[in-house]
Amino acid sequence: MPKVTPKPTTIEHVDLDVLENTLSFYIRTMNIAVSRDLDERLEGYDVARGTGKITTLLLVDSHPGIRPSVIAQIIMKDRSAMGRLIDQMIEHGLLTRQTSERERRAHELFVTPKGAELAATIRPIVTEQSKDFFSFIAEEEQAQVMDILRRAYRKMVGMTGEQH
Amino acid sequence: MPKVTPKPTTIEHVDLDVLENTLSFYIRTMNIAVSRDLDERLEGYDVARGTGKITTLLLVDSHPGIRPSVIAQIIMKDRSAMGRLIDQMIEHGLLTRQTSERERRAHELFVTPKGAELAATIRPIVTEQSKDFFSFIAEEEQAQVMDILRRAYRKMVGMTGEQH
DNA sequence: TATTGTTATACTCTATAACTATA
DNA sequence: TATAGTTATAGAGTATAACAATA
Repeated sequence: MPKVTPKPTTIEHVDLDVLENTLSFYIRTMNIAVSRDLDERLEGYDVARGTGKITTLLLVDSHPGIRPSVIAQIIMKDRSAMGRLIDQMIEHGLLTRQTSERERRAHELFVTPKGAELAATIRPIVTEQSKDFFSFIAEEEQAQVMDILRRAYRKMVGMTGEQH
Repeated sequence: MPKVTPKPTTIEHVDLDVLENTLSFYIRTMNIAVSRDLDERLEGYDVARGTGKITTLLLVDSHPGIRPSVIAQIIMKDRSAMGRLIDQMIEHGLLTRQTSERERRAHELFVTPKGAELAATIRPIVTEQSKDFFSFIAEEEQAQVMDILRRAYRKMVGMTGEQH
């Protein structure tokens, strides 16, 4: 039975019902806020808005020749969403795409000079944004949350073992 | 300088660049996965898809007469997005809306019998989904993450003090 | 003049299914 | 038959600005 508190007119008197103890609620809500903040910081750059463009650019930059399907797995999108993301980034002159010689079904992605420059530009912005946005959480707690979510994420996408 | 690993063809050889240590990346990526899973569990119910319908229904159910603007703050949407969410839920016969007598600018929201029934139906589904989805994280770690994110969330939306 | 809520618009993301080409 | 990627489409969310009514 939910506790009933009638007509709260300010947020301070509101109880979140079962969502109070629901991790997915906090993940989903924090996502809205952190994504909005990130978009503001990236205003004007070709990677603002939506999830995936930043990851795609940085991955192609540091893994020349990476395949769309590998990136899709990392950002949890399907191949069709991935394709449109890449089309858009190619139109913006950030990436190029070519058929793999060893696997003629597959594509290989590369950054253009413009893409490489943008990657270098946003790398510190993305890092700073996360630090700043979560700065009201103690640094060791940030690290704790990140450590746990990182392990969860790795299991989920099938990254086994350590990368470092 | 990013480490360069050319042409990975499987996810196991991929390094996440600076995103490896960026909390916002994990929040944004886990959000995609957890939202997709939640949508699947709520398939066929009027609160599936998007963020906000579940929270709105549960809050109106447990706080009869609550104002749209208060809910908007809780789910981090603006008033216009909130308005459309409410319109949609009224069309589906879940909520009713009336002008507040004390504050004729404001509205008060109430659940219909159908809305109350749906709230009772989804309350356990939402709770279960979060537990199940994160079940590959040890329970005490889930609690740790939730505790930290809950405090972060409360600060962010301006909920001061304890609710319990 | 500030606040609550509505309307309109343009943009983008999401999910799905059908499709081509290669293996 | 399975895999990598493309295309098309319908539904939905997002951001913004201009608006009306009330305080």
